[in-house]
Amino acid sequence: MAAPAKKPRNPYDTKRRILAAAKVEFAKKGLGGARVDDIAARAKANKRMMYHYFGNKEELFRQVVEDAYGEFRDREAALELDSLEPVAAVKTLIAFIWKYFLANPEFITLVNSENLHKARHIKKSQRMQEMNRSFVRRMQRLLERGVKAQVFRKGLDPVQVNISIAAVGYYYLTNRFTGSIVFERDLMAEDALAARLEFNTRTILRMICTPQTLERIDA
Amino acid sequence: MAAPAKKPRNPYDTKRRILAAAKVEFAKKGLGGARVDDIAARAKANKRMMYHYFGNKEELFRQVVEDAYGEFRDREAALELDSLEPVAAVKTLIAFIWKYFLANPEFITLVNSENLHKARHIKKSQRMQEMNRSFVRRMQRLLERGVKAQVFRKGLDPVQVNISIAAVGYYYLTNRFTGSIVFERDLMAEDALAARLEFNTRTILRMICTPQTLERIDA
Amino acid sequence: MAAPAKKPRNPYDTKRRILAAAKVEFAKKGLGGARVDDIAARAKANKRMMYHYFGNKEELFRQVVEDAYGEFRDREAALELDSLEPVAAVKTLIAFIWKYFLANPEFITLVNSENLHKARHIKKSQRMQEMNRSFVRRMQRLLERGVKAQVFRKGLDPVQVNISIAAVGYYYLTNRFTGSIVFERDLMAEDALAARLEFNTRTILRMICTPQTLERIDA
Amino acid sequence: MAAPAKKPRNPYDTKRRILAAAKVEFAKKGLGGARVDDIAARAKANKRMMYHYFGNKEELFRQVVEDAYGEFRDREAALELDSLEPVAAVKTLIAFIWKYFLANPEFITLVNSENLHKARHIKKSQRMQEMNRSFVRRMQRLLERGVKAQVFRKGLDPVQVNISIAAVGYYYLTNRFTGSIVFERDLMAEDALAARLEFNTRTILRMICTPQTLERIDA
DNA sequence: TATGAATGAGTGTTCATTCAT
DNA sequence: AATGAATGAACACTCATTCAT
Repeated sequence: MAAPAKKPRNPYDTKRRILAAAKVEFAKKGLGGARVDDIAARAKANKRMMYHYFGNKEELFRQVVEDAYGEFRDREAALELDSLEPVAAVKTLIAFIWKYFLANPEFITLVNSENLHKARHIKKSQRMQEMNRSFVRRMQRLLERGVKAQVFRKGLDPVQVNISIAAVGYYYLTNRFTGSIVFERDLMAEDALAARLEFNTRTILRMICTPQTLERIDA
Repeated sequence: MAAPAKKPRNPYDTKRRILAAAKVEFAKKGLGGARVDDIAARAKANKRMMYHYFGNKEELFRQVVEDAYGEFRDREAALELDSLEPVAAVKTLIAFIWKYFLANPEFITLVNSENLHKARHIKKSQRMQEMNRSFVRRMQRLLERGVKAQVFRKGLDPVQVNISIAAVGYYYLTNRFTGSIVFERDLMAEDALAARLEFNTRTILRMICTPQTLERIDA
Repeated sequence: MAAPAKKPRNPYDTKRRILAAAKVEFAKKGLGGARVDDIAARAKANKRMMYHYFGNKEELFRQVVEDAYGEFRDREAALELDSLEPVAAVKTLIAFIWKYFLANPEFITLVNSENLHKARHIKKSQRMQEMNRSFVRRMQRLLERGVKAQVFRKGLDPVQVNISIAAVGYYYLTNRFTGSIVFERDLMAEDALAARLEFNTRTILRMICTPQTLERIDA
Repeated sequence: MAAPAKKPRNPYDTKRRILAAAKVEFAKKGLGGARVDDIAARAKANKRMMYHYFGNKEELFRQVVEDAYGEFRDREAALELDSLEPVAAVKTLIAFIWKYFLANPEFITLVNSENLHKARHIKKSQRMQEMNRSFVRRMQRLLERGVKAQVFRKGLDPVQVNISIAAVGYYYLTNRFTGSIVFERDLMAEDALAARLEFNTRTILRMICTPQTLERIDA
């Protein structure tokens, strides 16, 4: 009997595959609903490997959530908003977040799951802290630049603005299933999505721009 | 043999207790995470009674979700927004939703859970349909009244407005745990909550009111 | 299709069967080596029932150990040593313990297991305390009677005597497997067992009786 | 690529470390309870090395048990009882065994474990046979010398004497945990240990010495 | 000699659900 | 209406052992 083709050993890849599979499963079923067996199967890895690399299910979940935040923040940092003029920068950010949520629905579900568990997995993560600090500072700088350029209102709290930008997109998407029933409308249709981005952009700009700026840009 | 002293039988009350217990457990742990045993224990009822009244866990979940929506819509209807002038009505609605979410955090978690399951439990519910239709129509009437009174902009989609009003509160609250970590700030502190309601009210009013109205009401 | 014959429900019996099966398995394999599945199979019960009645494996083990001690103490109490004259009482006790160990080898293995675990299962058991106190008191009364009758030496510590009576039998039997190899002799052969009881009886009597008594009874 | 700094290779030491670690783990948890991983970790060796040197867990256990017996017998041989007068020799032996058990509690636990498994690991060991034969012969010579010197009784079975000497110490120590509970006394307190050795010495001497000898040595 | 990766068969435990009374 | 007993399928996790380098 011929020896069966063996998978080449590649520890780094195995770990990566498990993480990717876990992301999908946790996103689909939540922490409690996801099955370790299913994660292993999807990763084409032995279940035992999960324990080898991550210790247990919750640690794997923590890693997945942390990585999800990490990627989101990295992509956002790559926008280099500092090099755009303030209004354009805000528009870019709104569109980026919206599109990121759309393209990565797991991110939303993972965040929901982590909140169901009162954020206990990431609570003590230093990596989270570092990532988020630079992210908050970016928004702060942006608002300050806008005020200096007399396009943004004074006294805006960058945290509130940040939350609102995410909120108007996040809520729409995370609740797309109940929303489609409540409003008897396919919220995920292409034109519906475009209309929502348009609406959200206006909502945020009207909140943060001075009346003069709004007039000029016709928002 | 003498019969042992039994608890008084009260079928309606047992059912109600099971529903209340299920709401708490589903909200805390999600559909998959909640335990039938825990629900029965919390309801001080026998597990078998759950099956008697609801058939199975998922049906119980459906009932809980439907009831949660029902109560929300009922309370909202009770606001009688039609009898308020448009700007006041919107402010009232924003505050009501915010306070309802705050006072009934289970509602948010239940909706999240139902969306994790792609709304399959309420998909075919007629009761849901009826509740929501009148709710959407209310917003429509409100916007029309505002336009006619020249305080609201023309052409606003009531669905988008509705979603945004919920979004800016819902997102803040559902993500309060990760949010408190990301922003290194206690998002649930009393002044933080007041500031958020203030911010949300401004955000929505600036979106829907005409510039003149905004000037007048100093928003 | 005819309905299969169902086992009659008998909760008390189920519990008893599980306990009996657990005793056998724990005795054969120890706490760590025994398998919950095997216990359930031997009890012809569902594995779930073990958890229903005992909570977990360790609690089941505790119960088994406690019951084993309980039965041993009960049987010993039934000897009614108080109604025998001292020397006869001691002989009876030595023979009883020896025969009990021989007939109930699980008892020895269970005690060994519990000691491997530093007696943590029975440490807080009140039942254990009660059982053992009356047992120690019995030996005390016996020695006192012997001293008064001038057949036993003065100043003997009942605890030491007790331990030694058990020791000379217990060690021989618990180490019968290695012993048979070490001494290249079948320690469990019928005449070997008789010889050992004889030897043990002499050992204890020579320890506790006065020289005069020993002369009289030719020990 | 430069080879990373490696630990110095020392095959003999690795093997020794594994054996020492295994002794500790097997003694603490028994054969079934001990973990190959834990043994490797304690030995600061790779798990694979265990398989390299010992083949499998049971073989390692066998080696550990054999070594434990070997060391015990070696130390006992080193007492050179032949050069002491009989009564002193017996006293020396009793004290030695007691102190050895006290100083090497793993020995007791290992022997218990091996007996739980019906001595199957050492059954066919030639080394065991050789060790034990000379040990039994030593006791035989001792008793014979005592009889010739008219200090020991005639007709004593050296095997029974041997077993009893071990028994009165072994039982006390192996059951020290349950014993401390049963007798509500700290059996391991320093004075308790001294009292037990004293009691055991008397027990054995009274068994094997002639009445005249006993009178002379006041036992 | 030495090591980390990989695995299949278990291991105690839990679950939603049904049965018998 | 109400309850405790009973179950099979799954669950997260562990184990001794082997593979590839």
